[in-house]
Amino acid sequence: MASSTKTFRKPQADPVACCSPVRTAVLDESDAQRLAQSFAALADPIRLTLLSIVASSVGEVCACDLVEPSGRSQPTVSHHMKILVDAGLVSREKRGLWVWYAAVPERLDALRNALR
Amino acid sequence: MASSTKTFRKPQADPVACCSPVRTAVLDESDAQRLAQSFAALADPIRLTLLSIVASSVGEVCACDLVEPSGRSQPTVSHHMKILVDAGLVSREKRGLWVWYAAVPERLDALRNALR
DNA sequence: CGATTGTATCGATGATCGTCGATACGTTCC
DNA sequence: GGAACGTATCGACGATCATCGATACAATCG
Repeated sequence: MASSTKTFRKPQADPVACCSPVRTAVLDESDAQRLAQSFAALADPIRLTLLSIVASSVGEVCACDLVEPSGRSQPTVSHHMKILVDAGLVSREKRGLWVWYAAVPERLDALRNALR
Repeated sequence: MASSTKTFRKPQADPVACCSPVRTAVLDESDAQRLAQSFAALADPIRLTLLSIVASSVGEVCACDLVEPSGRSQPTVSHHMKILVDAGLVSREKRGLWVWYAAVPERLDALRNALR
């Protein structure tokens, strides 16, 4: 992959890195759209708290263990977790009666890379 | 659960890094608040476009050169730039009749660090 | 001084968001 | 089968947001 000398050229994103880094190229409309949607998932204190609970734990976290520390109702927590899952930041797996969440570190890395 | 308090400990943030990394500790309320506010500044495609224009340029960028490429009205651009400035992502300097913006790379680094 | 010009603020409007109670859905157990 | 339980969806509400036209502000120039 050759790097261009043109400052405003855009190296196309690979699957894991969602968009070209903000500092190296002017985003086109679709990239800006996708990136904004990802950051919007992080733009709420409750979601950041939920994400940090999941991401800082060793393995998975049960949905039932998120309601009390977040201080929100069960529907609200479910709503926010869906946003995190849709953003690809958290994975969801239902086993029996419970739902288990886990962080997706590659996705966080991708967002970090977009801030380069 | 709720046995090890060590995993949930929070290394206090230094001035440049606004908050403790998401993956290593559960955020407290004020940290989550501050972080969410910063990410909210990035949660809009127009702001991301404006930021990328400023950040990918060599020096400063005149406000007058942001209206046309963003496709928004002058008041709207001024509004979004204020949000970026308030978030610390962009610096603002008025010289004569014009306003000049520049990226604040340390602030972008701080946000990247928060996604660790 | 007044005219001009670049930027910020104001006010209004339509859209999106966070929140929760009620309730539907799906699974387990008896 | 039916009861119990964990989770997701629905509907509604108030709050916040993005947008733009009109206008105020500030600096330059003649």
